[in-house]
Amino acid sequence: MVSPGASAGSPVAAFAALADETRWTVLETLAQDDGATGLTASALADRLPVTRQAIAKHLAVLETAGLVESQTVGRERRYRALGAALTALGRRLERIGDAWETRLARIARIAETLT
Amino acid sequence: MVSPGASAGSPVAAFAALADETRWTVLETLAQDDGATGLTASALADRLPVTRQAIAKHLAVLETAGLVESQTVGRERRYRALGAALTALGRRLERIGDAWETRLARIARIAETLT
DNA sequence: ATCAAGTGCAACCCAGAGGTTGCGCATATG
DNA sequence: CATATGCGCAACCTCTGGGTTGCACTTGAT
Repeated sequence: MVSPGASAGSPVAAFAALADETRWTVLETLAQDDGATGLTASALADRLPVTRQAIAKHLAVLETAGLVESQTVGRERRYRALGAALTALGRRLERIGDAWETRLARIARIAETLT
Repeated sequence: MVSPGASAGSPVAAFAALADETRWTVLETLAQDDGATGLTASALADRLPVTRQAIAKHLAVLETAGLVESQTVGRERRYRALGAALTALGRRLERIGDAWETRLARIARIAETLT
């Protein structure tokens, strides 16, 4: 069950995936989809001002990063946003930041006792 | 006090800043610095396999994203990693992911009652 | 059987990012 | 004063990323 993606390994790929405005628009459009069955690349291309092929590339990046899931239904491929992956990545960032802070605080405390 | 950066506005810039391996190395090197006074670009360039100018560019990106702080001391400029910014960004991601999940769960619940 | 819709793959274009070298300027230090 | 250290700016190179167009393939609809 330890699927590779945003929740494992180096998260740099996930950050790269999140570092593009269009990709965020895609993600948010997917997240706000009422169908719960997902949207196809063509459907997304209808709502966004970019080509279907561009959307397809973005979806590929997002899927590689583990931020999106796809399911093939007949001739079409439906994509769904994975909020859990985002949450996991966020928690990870949080922990790293906390670690840095506590380390800094510890050093500051030591420096104070030396004074 | 509402300084722009990772904790305000669009976080895309912060993700772009975190989407590079070298930049992570810089951040981690800064975070593991024992001085608590920060490191200069030259000091970082000594420990990393890239030029000082490259480091300087990375530091500029990180500072713009609000992930790093700089302090000029005489002729040198010391940089410190801001763990709090990382933590804030992480929390933000977490909340977005949670929102997507709850929305999806709600839709699933509605679909179930319709069955 | 024909036609439309949806996809995938490939080539191509162009702007921007990461990196380098080279220079000039400011600031400690002998 | 002379010298070494640290920095900033600018030019340049190369490669990747976002985007497009074009075409061929599958699958559902008529």
